[in-house]
Amino acid sequence: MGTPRAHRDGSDEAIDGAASDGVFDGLLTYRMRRAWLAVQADLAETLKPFDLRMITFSALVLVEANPRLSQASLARLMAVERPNLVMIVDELARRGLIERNRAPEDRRAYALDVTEAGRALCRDAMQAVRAQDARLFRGLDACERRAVEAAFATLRRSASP
Amino acid sequence: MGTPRAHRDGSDEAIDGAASDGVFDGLLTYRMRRAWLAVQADLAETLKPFDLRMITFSALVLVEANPRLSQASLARLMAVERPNLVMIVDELARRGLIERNRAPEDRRAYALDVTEAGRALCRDAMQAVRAQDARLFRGLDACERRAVEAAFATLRRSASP
DNA sequence: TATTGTTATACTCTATAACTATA
DNA sequence: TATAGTTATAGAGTATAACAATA
Repeated sequence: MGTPRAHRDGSDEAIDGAASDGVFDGLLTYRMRRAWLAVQADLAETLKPFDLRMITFSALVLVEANPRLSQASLARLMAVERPNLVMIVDELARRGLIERNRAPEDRRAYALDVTEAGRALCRDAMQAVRAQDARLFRGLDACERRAVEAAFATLRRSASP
Repeated sequence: MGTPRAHRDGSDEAIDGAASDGVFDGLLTYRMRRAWLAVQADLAETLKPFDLRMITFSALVLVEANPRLSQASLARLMAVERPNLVMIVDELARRGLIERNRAPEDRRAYALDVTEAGRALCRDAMQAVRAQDARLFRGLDACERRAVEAAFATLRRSASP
């Protein structure tokens, strides 16, 4: 629990995962990091049966929600660079989950659309993610949940100003 | 705000950062991700003046707190693989912040120790990180802070079981 | 046989420069 | 000239296999 100082010569039997936090005690940043790593791993596990990663899931959901979206728009929505989106869209298109249609009014751009298979997978995966989200945060009562939501919103705004 | 459905052909002037959350509304996982990305960027910025990354800062703090630590023990504490720690320790040693001393009782292992320069940098960087942490979470009152701490602890336990 | 530190390697994620074809 | 999609590339971060020295 406490800071594991002055243990003898490099052996670490007395230093387990919990004890290693000692030196970072009081830093909510580090507690948040640990919590996020666990949540992230859990989300990846939830998406694995659908053969989706976080980033392909996000892309699929956004294309489903925004018919005839261009890749550049999708990149802006996902806050990723356009080149990194190419392989993501490639993968979803190759699996028949979305289609790269040409935009008639701008022959440079694609108009991305979800297929029926994509819509079905999107629905099922989203349902699993929502269930997992509810499971993760079910330990919080209404007051705690409000506090956490407020904290997330505040952090997003107050960090990196 | 709401889900930006059925906008016309791929243009996204109406879809800014806030609107893009619409489809993920209700998912605390996604709100947490956004918040963590902001906090992470902020921490990196805080450490930049000290020429430290999150991972080198963590290593330095843990070596300072655990004299004569072996690299294998440090790797276990940081939950990174041993090979990935070599270059991290290389960097800290090259900068004269820690020393690779030989462990007399096990000639395979190093006994890592922080130097005076390392201790000073560790102190200054930790002070900056604590100040930044306080700034980030200053919006929370005592009750909210307790709720957030409890939530982080719960998430870390309940995720990936 | 197991462990420490190390090298080599690979895979993911992300970021930038530059090309093409359109606008 | 500016933008959309693409290619190539480079940098982090992280993971495994295998080796020499030592236990």
